[in-house]
Amino acid sequence: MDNKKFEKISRALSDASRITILQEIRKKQGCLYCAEITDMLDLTQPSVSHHLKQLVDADLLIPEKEGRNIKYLLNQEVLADYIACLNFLRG
Amino acid sequence: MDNKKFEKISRALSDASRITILQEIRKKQGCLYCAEITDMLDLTQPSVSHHLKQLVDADLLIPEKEGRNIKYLLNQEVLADYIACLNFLRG
DNA sequence: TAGATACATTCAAATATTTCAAACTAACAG
DNA sequence: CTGTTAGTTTGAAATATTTGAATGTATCTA
Repeated sequence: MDNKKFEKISRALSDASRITILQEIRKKQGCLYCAEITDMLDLTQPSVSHHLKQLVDADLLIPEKEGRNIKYLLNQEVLADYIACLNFLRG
Repeated sequence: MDNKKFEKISRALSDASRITILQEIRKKQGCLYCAEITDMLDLTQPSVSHHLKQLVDADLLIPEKEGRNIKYLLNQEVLADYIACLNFLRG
């Protein structure tokens, strides 16, 4: 993972709403629907859509279309790579 | 570590200059002087000072005064806590 | 004590982020 | 086809971040 990618992931993780989204997905064994995420956040639907886009653009979430709905899955691999970079910083 | 703290650390990590600072400190076995950091970045001294403040405020760096100079040490403990939070997200 | 050095702070300009209302697209139901 | 539901995109306002010039403060040196 290069620095640009590391920076992008860090930025995606630097917002309270997005942290909540990831934590809730974790609680649900790594998968949540868009509508569920919108319900649990105190934001309008377009704002939630924006935050989800940040997480998807950073590859932290993988979107899966199911008809009109979208299911978001946690990207374990990218998260593991990010953690590996942080561990490297520890020397 | 609560979400506010996690958010602050993520934000501190979401800038190219600050990532470089941490990487260079790692290369030097976890410790660098302010002047060395200013020299290696293509930014003015006040800008570097600003970035160092972000890292210190997030507790990622520990400043140690040595006369007129300041030595910055990597805070291994906080970095480990941050990594633990990320590992928790993996479920 | 006077001048120099190391770093911080303040202020302002440029840029980026967050948020919502409004409008849009895609998929389903009848 | 028409209407509805799920989600995206656009545009604009509010706020935050990044950056550097100017200035301030603390420490060292002569």
